[in-house]
Amino acid sequence: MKINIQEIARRSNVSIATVSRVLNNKGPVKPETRNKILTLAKQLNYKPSPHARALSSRRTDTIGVILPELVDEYFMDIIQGIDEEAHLFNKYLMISSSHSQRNDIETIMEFMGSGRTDGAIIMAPSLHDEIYEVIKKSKRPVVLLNCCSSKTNVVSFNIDNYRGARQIVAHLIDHGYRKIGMIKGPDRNIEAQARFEGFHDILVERGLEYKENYVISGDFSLTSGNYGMLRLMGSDDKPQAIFAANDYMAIGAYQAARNLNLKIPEDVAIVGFDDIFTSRIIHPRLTTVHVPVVELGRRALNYLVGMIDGTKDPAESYHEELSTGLVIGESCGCKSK
Amino acid sequence: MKINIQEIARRSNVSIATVSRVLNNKGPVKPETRNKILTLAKQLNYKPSPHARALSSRRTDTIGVILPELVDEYFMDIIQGIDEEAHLFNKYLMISSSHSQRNDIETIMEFMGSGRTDGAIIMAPSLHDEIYEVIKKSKRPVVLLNCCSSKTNVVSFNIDNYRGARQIVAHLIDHGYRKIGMIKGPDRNIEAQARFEGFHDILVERGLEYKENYVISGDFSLTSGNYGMLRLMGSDDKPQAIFAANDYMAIGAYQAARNLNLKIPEDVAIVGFDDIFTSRIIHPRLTTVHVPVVELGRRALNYLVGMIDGTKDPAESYHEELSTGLVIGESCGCKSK
DNA sequence: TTGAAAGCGCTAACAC
DNA sequence: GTGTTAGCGCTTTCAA
Repeated sequence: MKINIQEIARRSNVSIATVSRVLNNKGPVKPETRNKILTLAKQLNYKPSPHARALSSRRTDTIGVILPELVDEYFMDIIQGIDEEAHLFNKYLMISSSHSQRNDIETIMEFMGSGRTDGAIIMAPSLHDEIYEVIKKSKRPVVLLNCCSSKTNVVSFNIDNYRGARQIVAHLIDHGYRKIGMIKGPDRNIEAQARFEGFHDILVERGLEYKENYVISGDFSLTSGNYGMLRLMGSDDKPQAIFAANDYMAIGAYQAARNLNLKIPEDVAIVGFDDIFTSRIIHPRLTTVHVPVVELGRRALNYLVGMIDGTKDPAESYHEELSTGLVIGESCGCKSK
Repeated sequence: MKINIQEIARRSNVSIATVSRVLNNKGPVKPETRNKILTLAKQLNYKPSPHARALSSRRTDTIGVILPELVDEYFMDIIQGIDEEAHLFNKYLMISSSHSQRNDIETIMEFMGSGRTDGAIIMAPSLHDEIYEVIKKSKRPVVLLNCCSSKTNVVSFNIDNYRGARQIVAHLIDHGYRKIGMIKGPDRNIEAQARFEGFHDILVERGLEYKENYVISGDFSLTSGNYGMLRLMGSDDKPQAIFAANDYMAIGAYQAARNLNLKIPEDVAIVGFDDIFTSRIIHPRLTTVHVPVVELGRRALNYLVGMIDGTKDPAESYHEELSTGLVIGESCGCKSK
């Protein structure tokens, strides 16, 4: 037995229009009629067809989530936040990765154009400016995560990478280190940029000299951290402390330190950024910056739903920065309690 | 300008039926007609409406993926495999977690009934028997991942947990340990069961005594590993080596060992299962079992697509077990190269 | 090879 | 308050 809106209507002795009104809480319906329909629907376990609904109303109750090519722990947590919040709003999640085979933008365009979603959350660590055009042209609202500055004319939610970097580097300075080096992230990555700027600015503000040879570029990978550490420690003018732009690189730096027979933090202090699981396990425990990723995902979805509902103006640009927190380990020189 | 199938038909001077045939590669069409339509469609960047298509053909090109409540690294990798393969088949992925608030089965039923997907991949570490009924009743095909034995009348892809456990415990035995303990996973979890059976059987086969007081239950969490280790090492009759049913618990056991001032592997050897990132970082490096999770996801999706296409019989039950590999660290007593 | 037309199940504008 | 009806965009018989 096929139960669709017609069947419900037939059995309730009303028209399908009335059934539709009840189901969508739209328009006036006599309470008893309403109850009769609701009861029957529940009884027959009737679920409206999402496709029919989408076809006639262009509403899918589905949110697109576009992930970067490399998905690690960090992104998994964001998704968790998105998913939890999506569930509160009865939204479904359609997930797509930017596969290396295909261009980021193509993936995104395809996704947005398909009409499968009411809107999308995009996480792409480094976006071309092109993407902003795509988003502006899109019929459906979009929220960007961690991938654009507040200057861009879009909606975005970000971690306050700049302040996080300042905080942790300030902590190093407070320890008395004067020669502080950094293993940077990829230049095109906006988060990496902000973390570097935070590092740079706090050094200068605190009256320390910023030295180019204390800074080396990595790509957020373990191996690049390892390599960066070898380079920094291979020079005659060695830094006393290293700020790795993320925990993976910090852990790579640990490996290099071990190979060089350098004790952390006695010979060189190391701090990271992201607060991944491994950082809490290794010895000495890594001092790092905690980023509220679950919360980030939550808020992004919440705002996006607002744009879809019309609660928030989708045309208006909006930016929010979530603040980070310091996780004190022993790798900076602090004693364990 | 709205471009739908009608528009394409109008501009090509053919009927929409013909356009539909071309787009779906169904039924005979004169090559030139076909080309004309294809060219025009490309030129206008025409994309068929997935909802209209789904409404009339019940095909969504979307696969549902149901995750367990706790999603870690392990599941992330499975998803990666699923995603990569899905992309090859031009399938979209709709992801849903089993939130703690709601019952596993409810989540699954809802998902399957909604008609949003052509089929689903379900990962639920411990399923009630009830679920098999649900799956059998479902109109859409389902593949289970890591959550049922080959006795069940469904399609499933699994890691060969039993052999993996045998392998790694055999490795411990080869080291000469005679007193081998285990920190088990949750009893209801089928993977945990298989790992325990592997442990048990190889001990017996190799002529070692199986002692109940060498075995303790955990729940796959870090803390339960820590606690289990404390219990095992707190007794008078201490095991010489511990097999933790997963890496998280093995790492928890490391922490306990450290607190007890026990050296690994000199005082006690520890091995794990899963080969997570952290296991390769910690010292001594954890000897563990590598599980081909990306491949698992790939195969599952591939098979599911077959069932949807009709290549594979959805009514027939099928089971596949992927074999594991040993990752030798130093925690078992092996020397690093 | 091609076209006409009947759905697929629902929403929303309009009429009563 | 409720019913009628015209789509939404596509697939799929059935005829031609």
